[in-house]
Amino acid sequence: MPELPEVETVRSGLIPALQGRRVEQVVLNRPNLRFPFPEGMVERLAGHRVERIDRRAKYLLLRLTSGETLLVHLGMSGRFSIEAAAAMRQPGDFVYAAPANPKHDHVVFEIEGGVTIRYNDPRRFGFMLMFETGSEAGQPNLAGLGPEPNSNTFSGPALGAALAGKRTPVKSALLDQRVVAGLGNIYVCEALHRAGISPLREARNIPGVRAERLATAIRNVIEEAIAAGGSTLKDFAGADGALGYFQHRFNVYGREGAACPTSGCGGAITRIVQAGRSTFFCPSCQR
DNA sequence: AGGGGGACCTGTGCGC
DNA sequence: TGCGCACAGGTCCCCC
Repeated sequence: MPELPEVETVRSGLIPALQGRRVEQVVLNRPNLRFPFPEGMVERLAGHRVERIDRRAKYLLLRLTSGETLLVHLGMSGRFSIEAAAAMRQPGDFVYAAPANPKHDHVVFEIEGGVTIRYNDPRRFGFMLMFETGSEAGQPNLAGLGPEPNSNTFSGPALGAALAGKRTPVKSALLDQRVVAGLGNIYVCEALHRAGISPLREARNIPGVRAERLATAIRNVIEEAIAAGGSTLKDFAGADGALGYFQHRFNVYGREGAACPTSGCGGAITRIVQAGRSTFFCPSCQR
C-alpha cells in the first residue's frame, strides 16, 4: 500500500485515537508477519501510553511512556482501522470505511477510552519491531536512510551527490531508501515525469540542473500527495477511514497508453519493467 | 561493491 | 462459470 504520503496519512489518522492514551491490551492473532513479533511484545505494550507518533521514511514510530518505541512498517498491504465506542462517536464520523477481511486482522490494540485499532495485512509483508527510544542510530532499519524529501537536508546538490557514480538507472536509484527516504514505485514514476527525466537514464548522469529539477519534482509531488491524503489504490484508506485522492492527479502511474499530459508533448505513456517492477513514463518528453 | 533476480504472501482482474 | 496467469504501493537475501 504505502509510500511516504500514505504512511504520513496513516500517522495523522492514528494521532487522535492513540496519542496520549494508554494501551490496555494487545492481541496477536498469529506469531509473525514478515518477521516474528518482538519478544514479549504484548507485555511491553500493555499498560503504557503512546506519547507521540513519529514517521521516518515509510516507518511509523510509536513512542511509549515505557521508554520503548514500536516501529511499524506496512509492507505492501498493511492498514490500520479505528473503531471507537459508540459513546465516543460524533454524528458523521467516518469510523470504519471499508471493512477489511477480518481473517487478516493480525494485531488488535485495545486503547483507553473504548477505541479498538486493528492492523490488517493480507500479504504480511509488513512488520513490527521494538527498541529503546533513542537507539535509532543502531537500528538497521533506520540507520542509513537518506533524507526526508520534504526536509531541508534534501536538495539538488545533495541528490546529485547521492546519485553520483551510480550506473544503475535513475528509476532504480530513487527506490533505494539510502538515496532519498520514502519514495516508492508511484512517486518515483511521477517525479521523473515532472522533471522530464527518463527512468532509463543512468543515475550518474543526472548532474547539476537536472538534479535540481528532480529534487524539486520529488519534493513537490510528495508534499502535494500528503496534502491530498495520499493515494487510494484498491482499498487503501487512512486510519480514520478517509480516502486519499492523489491518484486522480497521477500523470503516468497506471496510465499506459494514455496521452502524455505535458502540454504540447503529444507522446503516449508507456510501461516498461525495470528491476522487476513496472515503470510508467513518456518517452517523448522524458529524456 | 553494486546491481539484478528471486523470494516472501494473498488477492484481484483479465483472457481464454 | 472456471482456471491459470500476470500483476500489485516493499524490502531482504543471494549470487554474479
